[in-house]
Amino acid sequence: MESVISVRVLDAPFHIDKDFDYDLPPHIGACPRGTLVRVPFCGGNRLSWGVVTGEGDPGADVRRKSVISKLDDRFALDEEMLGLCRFLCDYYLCSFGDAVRCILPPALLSAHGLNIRYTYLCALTASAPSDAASLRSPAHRAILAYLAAHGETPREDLCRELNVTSAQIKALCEKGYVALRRQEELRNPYAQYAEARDASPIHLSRAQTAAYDQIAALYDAHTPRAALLHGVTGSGKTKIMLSLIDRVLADGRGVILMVPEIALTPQTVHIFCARYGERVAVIHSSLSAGERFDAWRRISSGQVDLVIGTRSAVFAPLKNLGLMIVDEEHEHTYKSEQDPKYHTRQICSYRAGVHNALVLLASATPSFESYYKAKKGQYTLVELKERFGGAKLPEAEIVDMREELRAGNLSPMSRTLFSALEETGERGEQAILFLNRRGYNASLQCKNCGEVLACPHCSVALTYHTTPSPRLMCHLCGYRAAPPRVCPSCASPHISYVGFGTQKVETELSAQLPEMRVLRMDADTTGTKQAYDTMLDGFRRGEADILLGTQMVTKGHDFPRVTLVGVLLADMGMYVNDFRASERTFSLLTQVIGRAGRAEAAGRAVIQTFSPTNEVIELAKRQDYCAFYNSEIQLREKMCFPPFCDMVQLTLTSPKEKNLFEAAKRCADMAVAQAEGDFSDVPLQMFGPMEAQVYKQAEQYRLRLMFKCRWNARTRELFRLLLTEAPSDRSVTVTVDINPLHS
DNA sequence: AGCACGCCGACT
DNA sequence: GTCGGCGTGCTC
Repeated sequence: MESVISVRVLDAPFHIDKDFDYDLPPHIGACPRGTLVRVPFCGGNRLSWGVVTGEGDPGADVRRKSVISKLDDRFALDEEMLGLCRFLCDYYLCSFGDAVRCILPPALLSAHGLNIRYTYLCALTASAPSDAASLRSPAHRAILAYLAAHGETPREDLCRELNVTSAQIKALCEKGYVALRRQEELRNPYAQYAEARDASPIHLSRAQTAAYDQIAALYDAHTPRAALLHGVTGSGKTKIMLSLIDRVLADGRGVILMVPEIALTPQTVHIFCARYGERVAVIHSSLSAGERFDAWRRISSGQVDLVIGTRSAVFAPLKNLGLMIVDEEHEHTYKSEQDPKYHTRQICSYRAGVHNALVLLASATPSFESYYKAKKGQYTLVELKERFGGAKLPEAEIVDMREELRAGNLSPMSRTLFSALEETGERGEQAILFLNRRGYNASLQCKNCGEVLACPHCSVALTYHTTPSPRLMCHLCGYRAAPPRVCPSCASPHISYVGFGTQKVETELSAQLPEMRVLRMDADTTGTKQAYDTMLDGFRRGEADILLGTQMVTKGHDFPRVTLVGVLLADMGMYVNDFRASERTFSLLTQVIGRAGRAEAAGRAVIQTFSPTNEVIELAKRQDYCAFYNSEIQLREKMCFPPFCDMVQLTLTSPKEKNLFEAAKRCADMAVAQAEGDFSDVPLQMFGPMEAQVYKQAEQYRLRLMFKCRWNARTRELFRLLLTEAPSDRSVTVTVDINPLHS
């Protein structure tokens, strides 16, 4: 008997994202909720993937198409994952297809099939002769003897060991002496690490024990909880995490440990694999599709209960989650850049609700969102104030680069930094030089007083544009002004850009300190993860004296011989057009200063800047997160920025400039009309339309609409309406970002 | 989103 | 007469 099922088709775009009914022919078998099915869709009846959402309406008068096939039941979405997809659609305003593709490994829905590799295992059957002389072929005799001695053996091993071919094994199968069993291969590139077992007990200091006890008590509540572990660099957060993981695994529950891509070095993986062995899966961006799929199957089949990975690991299909850890939780890599533009923290709290699990966020410089929640009591705040073993924070000093200019030093390195580098070299120690090359948008700064031109409405820096004519612009509110000839603060005519790159510094260093070996590390010199790891290893072994680079040098692991850290331009990145600029600068400076002197030797940090009196830099020098937070949070409240509101960014893209402007106008008008009409109960502030930071890219023009609001169910209803009804021009696409990290 | 359909201008 | 531009409509 034929039944009717309701299917969510994954190729359906946002505005027609709904269930469709299909006939289910009996030969396909049962298709409960969550089953992945192949269905014909659209005029051309092209094959699409769909997810079964329930029973359909068996009304006879409706024309229906039939399900073509289904995917293996063990790959079906369970209720948790179905709910998670709905949550993603609802919260991030994406289609169901985007949500499903986001949580499943790409290989599962790829056009090239499942790409499962198999191992064939050979074993003796009951009818195999116990006396192998009865066979004529020496190869056959050898095979039977080997299997009798070793038991079940993979076919490849047998061929290699005995120098026989699979045809010879096949002949024995046909005689009925040997049986072949097919087993799915589950590649684990980290299996080798698991061999060197090291499960030595962890000794916690008094402060660490107190933090552990506090977090373990939350875990024991077995209700959805979140804790923020605020610990300075070197305070032993990793040891606390290991103890907690021990505890949760002993309970028979699963753990996901999330780290930024950059922190997933072989050393980290080694520690965890050696401790927890085969029950660990590692997920990161340079796995092949097949390896990723194999890791996913190891997890969903219950062979794994500890998952270590980057952002996407948050969707690991563990059945009984007890703990999710987000290490370095302030890192921007936890926000997805593709639709749905989810934040890992958000997914964690959703899953914690389903599993009654604990979320542990950890950082030396927590995001304002998290610290604010911790202060309000929504999260439990756990603080670790001391460095372990009495290690001291480095001595930090600020160098005024305006003085250098006045003294005629045009080099990116101050005289102080030069002599510090020389001394470090003489002592046979190492140095790290950090230059934030990001912030491609140059801002205007007065060389005399250090003033940076800022927007009068937003307290963010203005961006200098050369096209179509030279002008200053605020990308937040659209304010624009002509570039002034003299500094508005001190009337000096010496106004210029801020900025030079790592490459120029490298040249400068080799010219002025030729005896020191420089290793430059940035996006241009580290193509692959492999190259990155090799460079860090080389530096650790002492193959270079100076490690010069961008953000990535701030996040490496321990370098015991590094005693000097130089920040070439601490205020770079501070005046970009973004209300989070100070937060990022503080966190970056804190991390890089923490690189110096983690071992016995005392560390020193030299912070160069054109604004030596800047409070953010001063507080970073003192490593005083709380003071920085208290000051910056007041500014956020005053200007109404997150965490005091949510922000929604709509980006309209089109190759046709005229259509784009019309669509943006329509969209803005509709938002205003709704906010004043049916949705007058929704607090909403609109900014724009304005040009995106990169207005034209690859023949596409981009306009932005920015909103401040409270991202609740009612507000989402308004935006859902806006997205389904406002864009009527086919050439214009609209993307949405809830609480973007870069604005 | 994709793909079919259909209506109008330039061409063998 | 027809080929193909793209504006419009539908997806079960």
